[in-house]
Amino acid sequence: MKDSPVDAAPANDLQEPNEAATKAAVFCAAERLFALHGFQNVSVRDITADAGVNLASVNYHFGSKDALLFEIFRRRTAELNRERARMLHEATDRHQGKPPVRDILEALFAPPLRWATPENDRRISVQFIIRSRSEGTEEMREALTKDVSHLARFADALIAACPGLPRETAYWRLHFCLGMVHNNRFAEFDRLHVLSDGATREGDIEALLKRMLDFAEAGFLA
Amino acid sequence: MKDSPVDAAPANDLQEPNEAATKAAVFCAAERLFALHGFQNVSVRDITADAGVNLASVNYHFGSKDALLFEIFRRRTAELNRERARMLHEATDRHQGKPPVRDILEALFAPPLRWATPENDRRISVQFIIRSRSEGTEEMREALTKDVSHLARFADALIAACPGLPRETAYWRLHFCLGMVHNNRFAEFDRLHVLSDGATREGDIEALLKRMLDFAEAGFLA
DNA sequence: GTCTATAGATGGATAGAC
DNA sequence: GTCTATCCATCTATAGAC
Repeated sequence: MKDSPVDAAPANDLQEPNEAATKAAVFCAAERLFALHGFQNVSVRDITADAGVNLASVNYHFGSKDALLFEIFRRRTAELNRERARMLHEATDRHQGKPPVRDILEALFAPPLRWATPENDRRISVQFIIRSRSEGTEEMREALTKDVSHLARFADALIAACPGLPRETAYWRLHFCLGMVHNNRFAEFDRLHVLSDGATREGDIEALLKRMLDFAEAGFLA
Repeated sequence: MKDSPVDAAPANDLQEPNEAATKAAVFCAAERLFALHGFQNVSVRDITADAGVNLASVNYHFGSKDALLFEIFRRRTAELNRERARMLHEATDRHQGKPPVRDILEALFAPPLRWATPENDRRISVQFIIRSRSEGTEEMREALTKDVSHLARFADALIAACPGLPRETAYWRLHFCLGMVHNNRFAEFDRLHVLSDGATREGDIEALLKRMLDFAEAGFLA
């Protein structure tokens, strides 16, 4: 967009050797812009301009635009999965190896919701992850489809917590719960806000978590 | 858009006058390719090649790529909303103006699910609509956010069906139900299939509808 | 390591023949 | 109305100066 071809730079006598800072700036700018505007709608130029670094930085530090986005994706999903696994582990310990449905669902819901707290830096990461589910590259979608080991632990826990429930039904209900989580996008919140004429405030994350747990727990025990 | 009345009718001896067929072919090819591969990943060249028409057809018949996709979006969402409204109306008639939660939710869930029946032509339309929620143009998203009149009727019906429930809670639970619907994408079905080791078959739509209703009804009445 | 300049590829749109 | 050929904008990636 902006081009200042003529007088580029005065004598660049003191260079900024801060490689890590440049890489981090690119990483954060890319995550934010992609989360806000979509993967295909953000160019490498947009990212480097926003980060205040030169155009070649993306390729130098990450190899390519796709590789950059895949690295963001891998890091964020790994963090999310780790936090969910930790909470599930704690719930298992609290209940002698057999946590109830509500505690399992809390381990599934709470991490992405707590990240979404208004003042939280990771708020944007949640939107990035949700977006990559539908807009990601083939590589991302393949990783999502194949790496279900993390979800399998939740499925196993839910099946154990619902002895009378057919396995198949438990899987479907887990699928429904994930749908509830993935629908927490900015655009959907906005739409709900319009529909309810302002009665729904997504800023109160703990209240939203309780609402989701009430709904999903009842659905699971139906 | 259409104006060719004036300089009418040179001898149309050799030409293919099948305007409607060309336009329909473009429409269907675009809908299918976008539903399968995403909006930004499909070029006008892909669409016209798939439809077997020439490259200029899209601009001639629809004005632009964006206008074409917006027209698909408008037609399909209108059809879906009409079908949902009809079912809600029928449920209201059946129950003297006060349909129960399950019947309201069935009017919300059944149309997109029945479209998704394997042999149904509209199967692809559902995927298109779901995708346009997150990948659509600014114009589409604005239309989605602002046109909530169709959803308002569902919200009103649900509020009436749950006298003790705070309005705010009803709106949130409707939001959760919509999340369940929007999660019915091919990629998510595939993931669930892997997770459950083949135990979940999304082909049986009526069974899936019953599962969704069981879950959502219990959640709504919690 | 950082930056500029540019190569190389692609895609949306359109002019003009028929 | 249909089609080909082409224009022009934009993007990713990279070569090479410093």
